[in-house]
Amino acid sequence: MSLRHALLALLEAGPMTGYELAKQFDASAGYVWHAHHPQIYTELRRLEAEGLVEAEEAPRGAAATKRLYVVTDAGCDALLAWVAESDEPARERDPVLLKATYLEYGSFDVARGHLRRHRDHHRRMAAGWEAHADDLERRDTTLLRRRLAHSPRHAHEAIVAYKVHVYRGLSERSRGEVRWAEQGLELVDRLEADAGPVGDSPVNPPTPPERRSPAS
Amino acid sequence: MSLRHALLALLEAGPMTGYELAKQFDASAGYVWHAHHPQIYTELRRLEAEGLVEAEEAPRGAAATKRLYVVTDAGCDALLAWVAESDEPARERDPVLLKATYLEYGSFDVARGHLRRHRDHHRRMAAGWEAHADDLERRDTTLLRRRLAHSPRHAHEAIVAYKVHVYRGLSERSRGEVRWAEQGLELVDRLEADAGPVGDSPVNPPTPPERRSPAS
DNA sequence: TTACTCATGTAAGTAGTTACATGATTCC
DNA sequence: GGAATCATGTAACTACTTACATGAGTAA
Repeated sequence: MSLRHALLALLEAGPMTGYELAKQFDASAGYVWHAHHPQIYTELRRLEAEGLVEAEEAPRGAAATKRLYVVTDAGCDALLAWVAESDEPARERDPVLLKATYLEYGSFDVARGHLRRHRDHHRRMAAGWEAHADDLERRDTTLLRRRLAHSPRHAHEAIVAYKVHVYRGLSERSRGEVRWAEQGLELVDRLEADAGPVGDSPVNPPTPPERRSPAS
Repeated sequence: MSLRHALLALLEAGPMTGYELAKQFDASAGYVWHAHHPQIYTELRRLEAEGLVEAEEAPRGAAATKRLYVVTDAGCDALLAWVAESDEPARERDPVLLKATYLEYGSFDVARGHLRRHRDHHRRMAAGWEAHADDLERRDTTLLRRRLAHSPRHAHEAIVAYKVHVYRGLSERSRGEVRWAEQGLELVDRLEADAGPVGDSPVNPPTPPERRSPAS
């Protein structure tokens, strides 16, 4: 149930529409939680029903309206309780590593393709997280400025530092992924050199037990 | 839909019951995908209905029976297609980092608690992954031995190496998490030193917009 | 006989995804 | 006038979790 707390924490910075919240989640460099808009709108209605947020119907142009959501006292209590409470660690569930475990079912080129995409993706991510951490350190994001504007000065350092720590951590994580993928690419090269010319065929195609011959 | 492929890949090593598959997923050091047994039994029935696995009713003691699942040709084709296909990268969704972003809602001690638990967890995990990678490298796990026993010798090096690469990667990831948590703990110490004596009160408790005074 | 592991499920609920749908506003 | 963006939803589905339920086998 992290979504509700992600929403409450964003709204604690200031009133927002569901649409704006969704945009925050979509900005890949901007947020550590992702959700699609149908889930956001649904959850906002639920939070409203539970009294953790309130909606102000606001005008939008001439005829249209939008719903500006605002955290309530109860919402703030929920945030306080959430931060105080300790959660047990998540179990491993990573589609990339799962597939990487069985790369022998494909050819060396298939393996290289996966590893290169992983490497390139995390190079981009590392740069994005790093840039966002820099923005936070310069206190140069709308959300952070809104947050600091209503917080006591003595808390500013901590508010900024915790966020910078998270995004530097994400950037470091992504750099780790890049190193891992690069090591993988070297491994594939070594394996292919050992194997000799094998073309683009699977190294060890999966076989059902009936068809199996004892190891050759 | 990684679960079905995780199951197929495990079964490709040799026939197993749902119970044994669930145990593989539960062994924290043993597997990169986690699932609870009801999901596993359900998915196995589905795979059976789709013809990707077949079940052999096997005796268990005097009166009881168990269902041994076996991959079919179609199941192997599905594995082959899965490894060949490239998946777009997952969006960020990490409850630990989400909470770490808002540690200022709690006291310094609350922050320390979260970071210490994270550090300790990942120390244990790193050791576990590392030990498993060592076992794989020595070709000293039941599953791997079963796998090698029905694979052509020229593929053995790759089969082992890809798995070792994954578990070394996991271990390296966890060491990264330990470093991140340690840096976080140093950060909390610095912040608390700067703040002076504040006891165990929240650094910046969340407040609804109505009650806000312009920054003090 | 008691406790533990082996073994397999159902049922209800929550969380997240994908497709479909609509309409106003703003900028070129 | 057309395209992009703002804005909000419903409905159907898939994935995952939690609680409940049962019973045989095995070793102390």
